[in-house]
Amino acid sequence: MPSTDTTETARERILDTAESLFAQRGFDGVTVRQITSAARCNLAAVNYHFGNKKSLYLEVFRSRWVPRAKRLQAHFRANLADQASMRPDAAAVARSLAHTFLAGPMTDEERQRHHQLMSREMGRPTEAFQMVAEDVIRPFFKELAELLRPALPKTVDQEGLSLNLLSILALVLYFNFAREAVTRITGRKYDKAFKDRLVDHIVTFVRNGLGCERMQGEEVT
Amino acid sequence: MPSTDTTETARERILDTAESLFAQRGFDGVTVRQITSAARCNLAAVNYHFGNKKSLYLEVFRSRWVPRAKRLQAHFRANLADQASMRPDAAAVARSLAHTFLAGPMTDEERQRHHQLMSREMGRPTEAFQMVAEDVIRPFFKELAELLRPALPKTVDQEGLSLNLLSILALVLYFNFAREAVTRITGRKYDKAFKDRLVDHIVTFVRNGLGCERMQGEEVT
DNA sequence: TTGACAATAAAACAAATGTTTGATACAAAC
DNA sequence: GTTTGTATCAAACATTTGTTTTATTGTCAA
Repeated sequence: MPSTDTTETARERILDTAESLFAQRGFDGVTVRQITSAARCNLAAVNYHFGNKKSLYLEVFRSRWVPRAKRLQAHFRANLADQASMRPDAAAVARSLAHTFLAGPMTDEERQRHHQLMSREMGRPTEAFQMVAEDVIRPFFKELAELLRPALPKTVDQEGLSLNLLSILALVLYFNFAREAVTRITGRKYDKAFKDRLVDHIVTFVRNGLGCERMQGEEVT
Repeated sequence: MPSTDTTETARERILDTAESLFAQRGFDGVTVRQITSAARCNLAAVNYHFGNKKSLYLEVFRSRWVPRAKRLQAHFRANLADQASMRPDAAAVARSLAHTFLAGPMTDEERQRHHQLMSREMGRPTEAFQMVAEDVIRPFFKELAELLRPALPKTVDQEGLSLNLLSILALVLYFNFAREAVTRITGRKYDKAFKDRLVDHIVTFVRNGLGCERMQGEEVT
């Protein structure tokens, strides 16, 4: 639950509450009344401050999601510069990526919210996705590609690189999006041990994937 | 779109249409009116045949999702027996898994529906997930674990195995769940070439992951 | 004090939504 | 032919939901 102090303005409380609820239940799964009552303000406040429900949803991405994504990218660059001063190798990039997304500068609840929102947008893109893809995701992908190109063996093509980056994203998003289900299936809680292990797991995957992807081909019926 | 012949009974048409719409937009994103009008039947038909909307949703899983999941498991076993007569190695299991989930006995649209439904349930489990987890997913996980145990090096523990199986599941689900977004970000359509490459990619990941997961540990701040 | 403006509140509104009702058609059984 | 049970239909019902309206409060400047 977001902090709903009375010190915050109602507008801010609505944004926090809305982000949390939209992340948990999706746009259609949340009512304006649920948002305003959880934010302890009047029903009309949403329409007063944001015009309508859909605009509130977009504003959550503009004023909450995007800034956090940029903070994450900054953390990634700092972390990478820390461990690999000049030309980073593929393993270093993978490690910084995994660390940023899975252990980076967020509380665990914030990370879950962040990735749940993105997961929902990837499942059913709206205007919010358009904005986020152009302003945040695509530039970051390009940055990573240029960072990695000189570090990769020639056997790895552009497509292989894309697939691996997408797979990191997919795993990070999914292991956050599907926490409850993963816990139910495996019986494993999202404690520090499990999350550390997840980082290891993803780092290894990306490193192997980046370095030596091709195998002998797949042609079973 | 599901086949909405008039030869099918209304009940069947409702189930097909409902599965498709629930997969695309989720339970809250679909109205009973949308379902019945797409299935070309009366509004009251849903309540007549299924009691209420929620029961219809559960029935979609019971009479559509679960049988298809069992067909997939059968396909996996047959495919594995085909390529590895006695004791399958880890790579063979990985190959059969990827092939079953990504190219197996379904049309592409059916596969997308299947995995989208599961993705939504993993993001926000309902009664349907409980049923599916107990009756289908957990037994299959156990089967895979027992199949793999003798084929794995001793360095791989139970947790590593679980993580890799979950990761296959996550990648398969995600690359189906998020097709539209993946296409928008990468500019790549889900044509045969891309899907073949995905199979390769996942097979390699799992094989590497299963065989040699541990690396030198991750302790960047 | 007065006037202007931003914020909040309660109430009302119109449309959408899940569900129920009562009538009708139709086929099979007696 | 009558009855019985299933399926379909149009219409209505009761809530829920997003949005609007109107009034009130508090604050700051003139």
